[in-house]
Amino acid sequence: MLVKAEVLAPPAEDELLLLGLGSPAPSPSLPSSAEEEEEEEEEEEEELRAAPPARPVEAPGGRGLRRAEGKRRPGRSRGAPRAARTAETAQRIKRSRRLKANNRERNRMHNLNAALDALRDVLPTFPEDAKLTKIETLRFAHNYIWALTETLRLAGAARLGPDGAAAAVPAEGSPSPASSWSGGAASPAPSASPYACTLSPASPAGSASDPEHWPGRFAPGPPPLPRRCL
DNA sequence: TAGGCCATCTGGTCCT
DNA sequence: AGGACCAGATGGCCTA
Repeated sequence: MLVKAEVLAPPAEDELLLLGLGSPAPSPSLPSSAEEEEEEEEEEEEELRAAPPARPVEAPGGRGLRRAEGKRRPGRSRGAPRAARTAETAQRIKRSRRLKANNRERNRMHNLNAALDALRDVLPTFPEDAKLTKIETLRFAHNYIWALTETLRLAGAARLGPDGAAAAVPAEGSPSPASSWSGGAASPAPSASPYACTLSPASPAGSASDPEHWPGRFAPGPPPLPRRCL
């Protein structure tokens, strides 16, 4: 299958994502940024700290106009019943926690996407600006690691062979991630062996001799990895 | 217009 | 109790 030239996003999108500004389609009904939601949350917290305002009392014919605006309520007895107010407070607290959890979840997904972008950066793509989808990135990375592992293994075997022939090298133009393994902020696998996490180097998706697996970017799903391996 | 991809919200579960 | 993680639902955007 051919490489899908996905040019949805200009290269700058990665930067935006890393800055947490990359959400192209925020829900219209929701705050457009985390900050706004933060504000909303602040508001909620503020409201929580203060006494929950009584529901606007509708004047009989008054279209929601509040009577005695600006005047303090005389006493508690005039407000909503205690049960109602506590229920309302509980609702507000619940809502506030939900908003916080939403924020955390959003950040978590942004971090995940940033990691995915870092992974994309070390994977060779053709053409250069083609952006792999998430699933493609993971599958490609899986196969890519496997292929590099095979390359190293074959190179080692060749060195030990009778003729000492030259070892296979990664395809030209491939920004070999191996070069960055020695260090760097985004080094994908500092010291961990590709064999780690029970990932068999034999083949990520079947027989090692199967040409589908390398550089088969769209190879059908590799065998499921153990959870928390990726 | 259908389908793919994505971001976000949400409630549940597990962990610290 | 609060945070992390997860999976399902939903809606927007884009492309064939």
